Amino acid sequence: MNEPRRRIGGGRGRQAEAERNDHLVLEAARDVFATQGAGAPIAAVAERAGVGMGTLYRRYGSKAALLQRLCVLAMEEATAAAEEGLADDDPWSGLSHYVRRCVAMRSGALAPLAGKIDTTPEMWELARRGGGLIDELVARAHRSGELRPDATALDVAYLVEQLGRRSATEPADQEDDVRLRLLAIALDGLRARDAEPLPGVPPSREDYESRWDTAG
Amino acid sequence: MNEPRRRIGGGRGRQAEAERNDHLVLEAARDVFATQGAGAPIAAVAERAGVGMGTLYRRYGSKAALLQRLCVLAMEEATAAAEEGLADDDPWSGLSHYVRRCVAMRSGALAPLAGKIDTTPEMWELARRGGGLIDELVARAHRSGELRPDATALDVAYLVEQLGRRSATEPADQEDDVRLRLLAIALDGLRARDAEPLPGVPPSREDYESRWDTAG
DNA sequence: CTATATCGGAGCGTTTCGCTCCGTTAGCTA
DNA sequence: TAGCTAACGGAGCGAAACGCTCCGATATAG
Repeated sequence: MNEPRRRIGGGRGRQAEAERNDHLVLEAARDVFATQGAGAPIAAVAERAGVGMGTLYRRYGSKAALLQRLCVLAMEEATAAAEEGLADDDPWSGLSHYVRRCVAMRSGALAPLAGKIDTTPEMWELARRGGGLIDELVARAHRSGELRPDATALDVAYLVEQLGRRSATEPADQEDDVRLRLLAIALDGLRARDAEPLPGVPPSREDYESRWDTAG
Repeated sequence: MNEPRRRIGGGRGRQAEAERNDHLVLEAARDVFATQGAGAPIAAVAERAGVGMGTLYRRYGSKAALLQRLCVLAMEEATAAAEEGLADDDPWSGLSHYVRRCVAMRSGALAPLAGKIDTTPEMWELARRGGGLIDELVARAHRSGELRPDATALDVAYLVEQLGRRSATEPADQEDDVRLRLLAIALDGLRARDAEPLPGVPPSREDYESRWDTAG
């Protein structure tokens, strides 16, 4: 038997449609779960993707599997953004590139998934690698004197997460416009200058990760 | 089944307990709905308040009524915070006081309620009054030259809302500590200095309020 | 003690949700 | 063109969650 030809991109065959649907489902899932939380119904994902339930379930055997896949993908994108940032020779623009990309891709919006899905070893490993990259991004910016010295890598991580959050009630476009302004304000606040030191104690990595322990 | 009743506070008698329960319910409701969203079950509120369903429903005939009451209360508190800020002679510390108080009381965390409850005339009126106070707070800070000129009152409102958001998965205390640091960063970013102007166009009041139109 | 106001929470009817199952559609082969 | 088969859409099923009611228990007043 001849091997079926794989057509990607704008292909016309049934197989190409399957691949396109795969993408559509993941995109829709990110939109839906990012705005409505992990409790959003699967049917909402299918509807937004413009596919039937059967199509969705053929790829992801369960809601949990979809959420996990979504999580891994988001972490991979965030890692890629960090690598892009490190590839920039200018420490500050590298760091701000990373932050901007993360907020834009809503990587923080998936934080509410914590505790609702099992954290796979693959995810821990990705988190470890990503964490190292952020550490380096932040350390570079500290050394160059552009990032305020009392801001830690975890402060940056929390900032990304907080600004990535969004509600289910707003039209996406106008929301994003405002978020860009808030982000610019926050990034400006991260720059080194003689300001009052940050209050409280720096967050600890333990606390940051503890949310992902399977506890319910 | 029923445990012997505890006496808290200084009140005696059944009536005093009723009043205390009233308070407990509202406090619990704010915690629960702020972290879990409007979809959180009423039973969760009752449990957190340490109160039975009957007790809760005697005061608020329905979930919607509880949400509305909660909303009005939050708006009143925010208005009070704005008045406190205006009472401060220093424009900048007045503005930052307002922002800090709003974030601390999670007034922004109730934004996801938009569209899920009917907006009463009382609420529109409160919003109008509160909006005027913020405008004045921001205008004062602009005049004194301490607030960056390209930041509008609505930017401040969105900032409060965004930083007030929180997830259901974190222990409250450590979360609040981090939030205080992010808030300090953002407030620092709001100060006037020669920085790149904020991107995009300033948000419009229409968009800001449109979320509360009854459409779902 | 009796009367009464308040309390807690089990349970009812309904809605929502995750998932399965099957009839339909559309590309491939001959 | 006809037949085969992989992929599709969505109605519907069983289970779970939720809003709300109802009632027995409890604490105070007289």
